[in-house]
Amino acid sequence: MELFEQPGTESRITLFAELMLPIPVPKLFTYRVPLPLNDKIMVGQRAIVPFGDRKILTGVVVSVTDQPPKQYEAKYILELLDDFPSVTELQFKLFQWMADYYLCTTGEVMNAALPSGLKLSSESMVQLNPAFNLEESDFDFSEKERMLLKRLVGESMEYSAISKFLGVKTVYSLLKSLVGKGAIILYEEVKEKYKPRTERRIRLTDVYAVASALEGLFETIGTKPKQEAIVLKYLQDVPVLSHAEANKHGLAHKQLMSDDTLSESSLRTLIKNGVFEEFEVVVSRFEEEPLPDQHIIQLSEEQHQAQQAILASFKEHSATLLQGVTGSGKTEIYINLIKQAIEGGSQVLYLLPEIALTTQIVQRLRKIFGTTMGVYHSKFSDNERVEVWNGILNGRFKFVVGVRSAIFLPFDNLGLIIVDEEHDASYKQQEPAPRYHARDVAVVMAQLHHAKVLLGSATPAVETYYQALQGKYGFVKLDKRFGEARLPTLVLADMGRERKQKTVKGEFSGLLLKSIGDALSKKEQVIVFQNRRGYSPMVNCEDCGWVPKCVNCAVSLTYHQYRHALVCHYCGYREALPQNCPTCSSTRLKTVGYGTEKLEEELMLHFPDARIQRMDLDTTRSKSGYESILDHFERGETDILVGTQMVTKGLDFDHVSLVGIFNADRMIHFPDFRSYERAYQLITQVSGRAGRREVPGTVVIQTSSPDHPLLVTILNHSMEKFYGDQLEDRRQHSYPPFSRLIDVTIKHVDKKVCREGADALFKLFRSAMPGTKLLGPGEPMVSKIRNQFLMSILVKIPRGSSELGALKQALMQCIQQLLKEKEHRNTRVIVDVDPV
DNA sequence: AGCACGCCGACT
DNA sequence: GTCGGCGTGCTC
Repeated sequence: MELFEQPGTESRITLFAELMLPIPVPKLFTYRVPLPLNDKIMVGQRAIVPFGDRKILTGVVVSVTDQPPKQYEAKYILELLDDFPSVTELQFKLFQWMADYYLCTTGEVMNAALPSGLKLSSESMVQLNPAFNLEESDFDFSEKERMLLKRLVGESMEYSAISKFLGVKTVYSLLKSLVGKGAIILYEEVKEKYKPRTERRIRLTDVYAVASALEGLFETIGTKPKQEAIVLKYLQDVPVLSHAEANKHGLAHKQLMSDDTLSESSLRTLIKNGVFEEFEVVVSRFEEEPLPDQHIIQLSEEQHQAQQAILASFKEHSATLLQGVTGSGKTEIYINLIKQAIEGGSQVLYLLPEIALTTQIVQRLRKIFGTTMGVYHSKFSDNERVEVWNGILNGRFKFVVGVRSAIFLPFDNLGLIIVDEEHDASYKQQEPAPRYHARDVAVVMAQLHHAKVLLGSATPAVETYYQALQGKYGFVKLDKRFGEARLPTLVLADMGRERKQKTVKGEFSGLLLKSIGDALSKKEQVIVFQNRRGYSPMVNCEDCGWVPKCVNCAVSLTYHQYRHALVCHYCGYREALPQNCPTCSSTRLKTVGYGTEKLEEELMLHFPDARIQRMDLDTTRSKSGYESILDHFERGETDILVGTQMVTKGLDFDHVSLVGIFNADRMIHFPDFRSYERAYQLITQVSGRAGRREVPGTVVIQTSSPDHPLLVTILNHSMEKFYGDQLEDRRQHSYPPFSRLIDVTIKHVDKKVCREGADALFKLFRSAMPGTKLLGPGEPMVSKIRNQFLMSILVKIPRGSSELGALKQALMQCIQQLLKEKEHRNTRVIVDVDPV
């Protein structure tokens, strides 16, 4: 119904609002609107509502009607949190699309979309009943009850804190008994998470903000030098006399008192005497930057042509692929396009993979776009995220650089979305639902906004490449490196032959060692890439073959030397490395295989004078670890950088002349239909780090199969052949882009129940989804994680199937049916659409 | 997802 | 016998 039909007249009818709540239940919840809110409520506003017996949640208004629900009595909305909508109409459409496509609930999408600062919820709290006295009580109390009551004196506690304090898992029965005895009170505390930042400011009161009053003031405080100093400092910073209105803004307390010879108590006195007054203003968490510098970015001829081609392509395609070799200068083109879109009056979203969104790139963009640019990063605090969200709503930000989840920001007039490093797997959310792919969502978003999408990559995903080949996406290539830089030379180190010739030392081929030595002697930098962290992925008893395994997962433990511990990379379980083998008592426990840590150690032996740094999850976990390692490297304070995937992204370094790649074989032979693609992308991306300017770089790839067709293809830089081969392969085995995949994982603590559930589900699928190919059920590579056994079924839906929606519905119904059976009640089923 | 209620084993 | 474990069903 129309809410604004009768302006001015307060409607007396009772309204009901349908709310989207952040819970995985596939429906909306209807609440009653309190009469005073009738004229205030709008679709898209957030509302606080009671949920269940004692929870309070934040929901979003999806619709308002005057029809009461028939099945139940609606509860009242407690409060509306916004004066204007926080969620836009387009976002609701997107949420719905995502829920349908990724087979999850809109509540789950909403949960992922809203920064938690916008989702206040309640915490159940326990408090001592003030009318209660333990000594005078007629009831008996258990030891635990007494302990808790003592602890609660003068302090409220959360449920979770209590269960921790008492060391029991279920705390409810105990609390219920205490409530019954009148000893405690349970209540809900709503936590407002978002707090605007405020600043204390000082200004002269109106009485003293005029010249005559000030003259009089100086006469009276002439004997009080400390007060005089403060007034002088104020007048020095705020030109009250020449600009009367300047006093209105006052001076930040921090700035006024920045000189620590000034006395805080004298300021207090001045305030008490009515000379100064103190006030608070809301300030942004984002620092005001100097005005953007407007210099124009000079594009090379190739860049200019590519830009023109992109603009032409935008006229015909909503999505365009820009394939530009590493170092071809895609960023400059992006910047130009962003500028144009903003000048045209529309909003722009620039997505980057998590580890590529560095302070360096932000600073560079900041210089050009100033404070109209918002930054949305998972490392930012929640308050900062809320400010970006609101900044989009109120028009402060026209442009946002962000990671995956920035796709959820409340744009209302998006003109351009750039997805840089489009092939990057971090765009796909793995856990929890919605398991969405931000690149694909961006394409849908663009359609909703009638905006354009630019997908950029040196090594596009095979699926994207195919769309471009087919003409569904526009296709622009940029295949010359910027300036005169040439593509690096790739060389294979044949490990088999070197082993025979005994030139291999540890894990290093003679060729790589010599190349590193040469580079170091020329004062050039080296990157060594090994896609495996830790010291060594396995420990092995040389006498009996015993291997330490994780107690919760079906994996062997990785040895981390710096922590002196065996660590599980799946659940985080840790244990000490035993001195003796627990089965045969042998002391001959040996590490097998190489991680970054061990490579680093070995490099130190070979090149004792070189400055070596390691960059992997373990060295970058701390807040600034990543930035500082890159800084060191950029400033030339590191000679050799050893790292995992992380070294494939990030900055372009000018002095790297050599890249060493370990274990190319392991990447290639990984049992997955995407292994070639991944190996190709990884090798090409790391190689791109080598040789930027005049010096052409060298890449040494260590392999035991130097004749492998994939390596030959990479060596020849024959990118088109690579994609051609891949597409042919995928077509034959009907993998994406020739089919759509849905990965269904069945989880249960009992291995047998898990298997049976998978078998049962497979049978249901087979009869409910004709026309699909089913693979499995089978154990995934890691068949147990966190004490849950796993089985998986892969569903292949032919490309272009008109029944995609129907098949998905059928799939969900099969799962529902399985879970109805008693023995599978406790089974968890995870559905992953378009798994990567 | 939480969270309350209810039914079962191992301890005083 | 009770306490504390976890399985089950519901939330406007």
